Amino acid sequence: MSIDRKQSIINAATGSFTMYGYKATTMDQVAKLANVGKGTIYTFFSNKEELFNEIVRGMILEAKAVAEQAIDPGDTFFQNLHRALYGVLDFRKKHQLAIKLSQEVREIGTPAAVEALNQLESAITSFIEREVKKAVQQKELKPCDPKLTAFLMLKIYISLVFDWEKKESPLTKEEIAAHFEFYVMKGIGL
Amino acid sequence: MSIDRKQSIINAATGSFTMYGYKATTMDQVAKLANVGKGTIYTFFSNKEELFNEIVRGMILEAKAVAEQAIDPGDTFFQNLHRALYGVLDFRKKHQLAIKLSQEVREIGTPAAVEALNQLESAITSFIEREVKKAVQQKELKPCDPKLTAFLMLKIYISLVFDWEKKESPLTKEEIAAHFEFYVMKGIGL
DNA sequence: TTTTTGACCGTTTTTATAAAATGGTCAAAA
DNA sequence: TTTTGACCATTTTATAAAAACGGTCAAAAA
Repeated sequence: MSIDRKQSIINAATGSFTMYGYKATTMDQVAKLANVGKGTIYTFFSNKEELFNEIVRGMILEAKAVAEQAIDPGDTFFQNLHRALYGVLDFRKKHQLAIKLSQEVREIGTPAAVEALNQLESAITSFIEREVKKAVQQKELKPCDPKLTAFLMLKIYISLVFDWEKKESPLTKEEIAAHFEFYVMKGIGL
Repeated sequence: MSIDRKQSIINAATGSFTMYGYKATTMDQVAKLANVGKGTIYTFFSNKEELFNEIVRGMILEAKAVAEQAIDPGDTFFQNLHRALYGVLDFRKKHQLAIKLSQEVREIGTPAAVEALNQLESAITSFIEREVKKAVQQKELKPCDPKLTAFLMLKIYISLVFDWEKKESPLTKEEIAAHFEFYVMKGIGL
């Protein structure tokens, strides 16, 4: 029985965090939505933050799956990375919980929401880092610091996808790929 | 006489904006510091924001001068750009008004402070854009969209100087130059 | 006449405090 | 043994009064 109850709590909490964000979700509300007494929640999760983290962990797994699916071992590093990054940023752009959390970070800066998005970003960087290491081993990339490379690649990708369109007209998926390849892979120097 | 009064108001306001930020600086306070009646301020500046903009304009001119001084026509594009960017970001890191304004943006998001920092960033991007155009003409760089190139270069530079040290140990000036050259100029692809 | 001023005005921000809501607990009920 | 919701200490919100603010302008000073 307790598995059902736990899942029902997770479902209720997911809905509420997605709808109202971290701060505006109350434990009473989650209990009501899950049809359990409030005390029951605390038999599965030691506090609100841990319940939240469980759900964030799920979201990050989803994002990782999206990235993973983009990898075709027969394809080039660049093609794979572009598909993976585009997919995962698209996921983040459309995933309701991620949307709500970044709104909450912008508007009230809730620490738990900041931390959640940091973890998501960290997961993406780790994924890129792994791909970079593979590509270096397979001589597809020059030898480099994989951590710094992953960090910069994500920064550049986010700049192209999110930041550029704050002042100029958005780039298409193809333009993003072309620019990413031009600046990062080939380099602008002669 | 009125030039003296205007300058005295500007000096007082610069001190106050630097010390307390935009929001916490009051027109009464500026009047007291400048030894003028409050009404006098409004004979030179139509409101608080215009007074602030005048001072921000000064700061941006200083930053431009720093960038300009870094340019040696006999040197390479990359050497010039690195010196200019490092100099201007160092300026921003040490200039008391810029420090106070970015703190104010972080903590309360005052629109006038946001706008001021945007203008500073915009001035830097324009400077880079001009240098990129020159370098393309002189065949030092591949043909490219100068605006997008300048935008990305600044993003990458800021990432290396400010963002990387949020999670890892800061990079030295030489490391920053080396990485910037490696990733942007030469490219990571084989 | 021209320039400078600060008391004054409508509005916004801060302060003070009472009321409501929240995360978490635990004795009792199931 | 598991589940519960009344209960607790603390935090958040609602509200109203007081203070501070940017900006104006009739009068004083130059």
